Amino acid sequence: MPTIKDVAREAGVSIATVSYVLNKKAVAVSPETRRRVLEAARRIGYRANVTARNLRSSETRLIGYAWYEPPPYDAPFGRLNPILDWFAFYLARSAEQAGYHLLTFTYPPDDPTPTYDELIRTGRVDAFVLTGTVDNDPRVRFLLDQAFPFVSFGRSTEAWDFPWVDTDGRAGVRAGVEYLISLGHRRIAILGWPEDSLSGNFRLAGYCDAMEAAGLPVPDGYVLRGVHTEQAGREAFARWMEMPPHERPTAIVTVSDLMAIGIMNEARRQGVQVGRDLSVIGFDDAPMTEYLQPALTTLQQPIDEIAEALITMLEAILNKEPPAETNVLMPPRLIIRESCVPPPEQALP
Amino acid sequence: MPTIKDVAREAGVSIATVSYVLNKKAVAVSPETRRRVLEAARRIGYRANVTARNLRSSETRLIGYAWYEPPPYDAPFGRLNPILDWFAFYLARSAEQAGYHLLTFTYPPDDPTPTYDELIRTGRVDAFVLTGTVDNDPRVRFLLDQAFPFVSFGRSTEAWDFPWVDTDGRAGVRAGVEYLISLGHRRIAILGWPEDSLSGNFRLAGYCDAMEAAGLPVPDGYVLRGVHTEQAGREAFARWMEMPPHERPTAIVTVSDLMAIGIMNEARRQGVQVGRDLSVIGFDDAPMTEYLQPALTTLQQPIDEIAEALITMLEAILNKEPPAETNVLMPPRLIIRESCVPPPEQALP
DNA sequence: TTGTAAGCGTTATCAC
DNA sequence: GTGATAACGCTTACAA
Repeated sequence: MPTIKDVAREAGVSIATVSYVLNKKAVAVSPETRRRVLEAARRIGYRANVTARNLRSSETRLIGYAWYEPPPYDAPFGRLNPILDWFAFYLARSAEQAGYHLLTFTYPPDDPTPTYDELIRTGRVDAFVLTGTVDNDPRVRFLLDQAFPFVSFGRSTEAWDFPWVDTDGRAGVRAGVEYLISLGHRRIAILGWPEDSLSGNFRLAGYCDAMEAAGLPVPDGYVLRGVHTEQAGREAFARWMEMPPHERPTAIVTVSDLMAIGIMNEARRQGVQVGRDLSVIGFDDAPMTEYLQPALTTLQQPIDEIAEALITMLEAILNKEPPAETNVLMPPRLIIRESCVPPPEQALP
Repeated sequence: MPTIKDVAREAGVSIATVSYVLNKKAVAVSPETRRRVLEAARRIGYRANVTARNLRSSETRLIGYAWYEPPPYDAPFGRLNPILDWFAFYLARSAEQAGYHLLTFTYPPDDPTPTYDELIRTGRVDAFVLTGTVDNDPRVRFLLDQAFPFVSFGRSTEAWDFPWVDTDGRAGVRAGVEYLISLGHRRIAILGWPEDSLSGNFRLAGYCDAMEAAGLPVPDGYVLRGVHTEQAGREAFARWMEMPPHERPTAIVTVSDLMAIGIMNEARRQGVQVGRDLSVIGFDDAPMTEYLQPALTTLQQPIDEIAEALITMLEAILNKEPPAETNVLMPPRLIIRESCVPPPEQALP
């Protein structure tokens, strides 16, 4: 590859002049010299070497982005987070527009900090983007501790002050429940995640908001929790079917498409027809959910906008500008398909 | 961050000595000096700066990996390639073991080469991993042309000599068809991709292999082609239903889960019960397919092994060692679930 | 066995 | 307006 020396030689100037012209800094260069340099650079196809530039400016223009560790094919978020691949795509694209690239890496899920530490100490990246943060997240704690630049898709311990963007699960589920209410439902149940799930609790809160605002009762047994599996959906539905018919929910909200699928499967097994006898709302708009029978109504996370907001935030941080906002919530989009209908005249069979 | 100078000062030696002990090269260093250096390095938490090291050795230890460009939510492989996110994960993990990281980037789908060119000329990466290669792929052509190191997940123009690893779709589909034959089927149809699809043609060939080997007829209309959409599956099934009952296929093989889902959906709409009246095999083992009703029997691509093989190959290339094998085919795994059963006594209703 | 110094390709400071 | 040159942090040839 040609270097700046080659351009200088071609143009008959010094390397300093070449650098001046190419970096269009405030240094005055005569039009004729500028032309000669540009022409020479173009002719030999010169592009500044990124490594050298980075060494000089002590930056890397690389943002570290971690993958979840080995797909535990049946574990929460292992194989079944339908969001993160596209999120990474949008992140990469937004980063490029800001002049950065994504460096992807993996880490042992039980002990992430050494991997982050190594990347920091070897000067591999300028910043990190975190996903899948949990309450009391060790990565957040570590990076805060090291005062190393990062932004996070997702919240963590509320008392910690750090930059994040998150889906407003509370507003999303609230909108979903309101949609069901507008359809005429009054007996609406929800299947959430276990109590230690941050986003699960936000989504659950959205359910409570909507029910309360509409003055609707939330009987015992309407709020169920389960892990992020299809089976948890089946089990929850079975529980609801054990209630007397006139007390059973006519609509069910979930915190994930996977659990919604479990509900739909168990409903079919028990002869309950979703999209006629029962309404179901998912969360995520996973691929394929549109081809379910019935097609699943769900809440789509605005991952494109989230990625963009995160990069904007990170750019400000890296440029040491005061970021406009440091915590932003983005409402999901309600994707209306076929799984929600007005409640049947009578209770579930 | 501490530099090599800091370690040298702490240990009371020169920076060269520090470098010698830390890189455990053949240079002889006295045990005492070695101890002092190691101790100093440990104490101040020194890790060699990657950028400086890279500049010196004119490498980047970065492998470029491109994401598909903007998810055209309804386009072939846009939102619905269930493979690539996990492939990227495995690739990242294998690369790390070889001392590399993945640099992810995006490119405009209609014109990829400028992006690759830029990454090469700026010295951003040492090599590329390609995915989704097609016949006469412009990226393969360009990289071959530039003699820049790369490996590919997927084949391209047969006459081109370049390193690739691919799923053996032909062997996979053949195994799928043989499985159906072992179940007792004789009237087996296939829904493939359009004729310009390389992998589609390989998979189709596997169908022909199996049918021929078993001496089974392939009547007109048994081989259908369509684009990679759910709708193409529906349409194909509708076409087969137009055949006289005793000529209709009792089993259908597809080249993708998405198309298999289309078939299952249209079958249900027409009152044909997959997993009883009709058998269906997908391809990919996409997330969620295990929760379909019936759970889909499908061919899973061994993306973990493919990623590993690609990195091994690339390592050899980058080390200028002769790679063991430069073209390798990996058979998919047949994941047997509920969508395939022995043929019904009589033809489809 | 250890130290000095060149050099990787830039950018930026300082002369001229 | 332009050109030497130092410096970024490292590895390594060569000298001591």
